[in-house]
Amino acid sequence: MEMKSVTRSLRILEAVAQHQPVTVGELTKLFGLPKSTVQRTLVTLAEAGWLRANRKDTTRWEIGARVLAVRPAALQGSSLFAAAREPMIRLRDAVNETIHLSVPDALQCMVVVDRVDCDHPVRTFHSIGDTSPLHATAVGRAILAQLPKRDVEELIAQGLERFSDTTPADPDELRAELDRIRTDGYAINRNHYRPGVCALAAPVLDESGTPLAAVAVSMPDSRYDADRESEWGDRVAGAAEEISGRLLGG
Amino acid sequence: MEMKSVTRSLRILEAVAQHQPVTVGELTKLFGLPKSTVQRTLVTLAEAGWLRANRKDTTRWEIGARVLAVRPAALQGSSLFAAAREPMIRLRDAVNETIHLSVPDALQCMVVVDRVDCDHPVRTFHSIGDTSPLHATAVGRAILAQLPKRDVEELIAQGLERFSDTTPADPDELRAELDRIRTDGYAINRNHYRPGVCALAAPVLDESGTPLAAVAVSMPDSRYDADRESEWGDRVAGAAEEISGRLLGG
DNA sequence: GCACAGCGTTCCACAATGTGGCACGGCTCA
DNA sequence: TGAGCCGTGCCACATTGTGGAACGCTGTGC
Repeated sequence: MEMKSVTRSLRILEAVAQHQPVTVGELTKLFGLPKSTVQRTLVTLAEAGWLRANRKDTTRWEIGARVLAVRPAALQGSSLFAAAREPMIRLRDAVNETIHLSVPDALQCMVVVDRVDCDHPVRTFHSIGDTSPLHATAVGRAILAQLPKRDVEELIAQGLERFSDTTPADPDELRAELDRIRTDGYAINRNHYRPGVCALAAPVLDESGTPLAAVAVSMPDSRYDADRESEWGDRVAGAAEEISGRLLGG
Repeated sequence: MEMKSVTRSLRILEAVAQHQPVTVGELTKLFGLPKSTVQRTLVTLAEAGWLRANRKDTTRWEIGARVLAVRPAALQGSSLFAAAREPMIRLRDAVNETIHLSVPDALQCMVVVDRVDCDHPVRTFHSIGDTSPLHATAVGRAILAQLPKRDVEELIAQGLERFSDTTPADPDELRAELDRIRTDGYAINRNHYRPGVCALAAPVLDESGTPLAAVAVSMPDSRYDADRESEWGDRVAGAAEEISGRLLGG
């Protein structure tokens, strides 16, 4: 819309976060922008404290600690990452599949904020910062199941896009599935969003029961084992509860 | 020293983080900028996903989840949190005071990245993201004591601001204190920065001896017991060493 | 040992971009 | 009902950011 330089600077900031420590040249290739433009942007971001030169290789840029002061209100003062890290690792060790942590962004989408990889040669991949729709993924529905009905109906009214044959795009189907999630404690995604990608997810709650985030075990459809669904679902729910507990008690 | 719009946008982003949820009017007063300029900036930041309208009061703005995807390299994918968490909790249990973990930001300041609270009704408080000067705090000096002399002299050359009567603002005093820290293994802060706040801190080192972070026990001056200083100092140093060890071993 | 290629950095004339004063419309409170 | 805010939209202007080109450094291969 406007403020091209600002939009571009934020894109560059995100790219640095993903590829840090990164050089000017790598970024120019990534964006196809003139070197001088990228360079100027990096220096500006660095002066503002959001970036800094790597101490060992000063031609490489990385994210500065300043960004830690900027966090969503729901998480301010809390340590979601710290609380989630160990339970996520233990969950990965138990199931040997990719684990990820996602937070809802204004009921618009889910954003992947952390990830623990497994060692399968074939595995699902989620980049930090990736977004996905609330109704079509396990993490999204894990959140939805904990929200007031009013919010869910608002989302339904906006229309439920269909991404695959199995996406729960019918309002009643979605409502029924949210009931099941509340009963069983975990959400399921079988190729609902991206073909070939399945997941089991459960919500992390704050002290008032508001869902802050969701943890998921994600795997290729080829490894999805219906017989272990409830066992793994319980494991995910257990990890999510542990994270919730750590956020409260410490 | 260019890209005024970018610099200003980041300032506004930080202000939103501090005051969220906040209105356009409040921000215009804060910065003394024209309404339309602030408004345009907010819309641009929101379109990029960094801000969003508050769900309950859509005239108020707050930080979006996107920012969580942007983290310093020292924390990204690394196990610093995971390695630090349990030793920090054990340290808290041993001394029943607030424990915090801080990382240095480009030799400019220390930033609090994690915290474990105690249950005293009166206790010190550190928000995640809070910054403090290197020379005036225990965590800062714990880091400084492990850095090459060159870096320390560079900092001294920049001038040592005095925050209280006891701030070690004299270069020789600081150098002597860094020597003591290397000998004893822990740094001490007695009202050097914020009046009434004392702390004992020790550095977390990587395999090359570079200081990555510092752990601190922080307490009100009223509970600072000089007789237990060396005992607690050793405990903090022990916790820091344990974290360093976990980072190496896995 | 020299020439070249690739890199980060600097410069500057140009015009695209962001600016901010102003005005509109909705809301709240007196 | 009217005054005082507040968020929003508009537009002519000139400040601001742009990006091509050139510089200097480093490492490599002939």
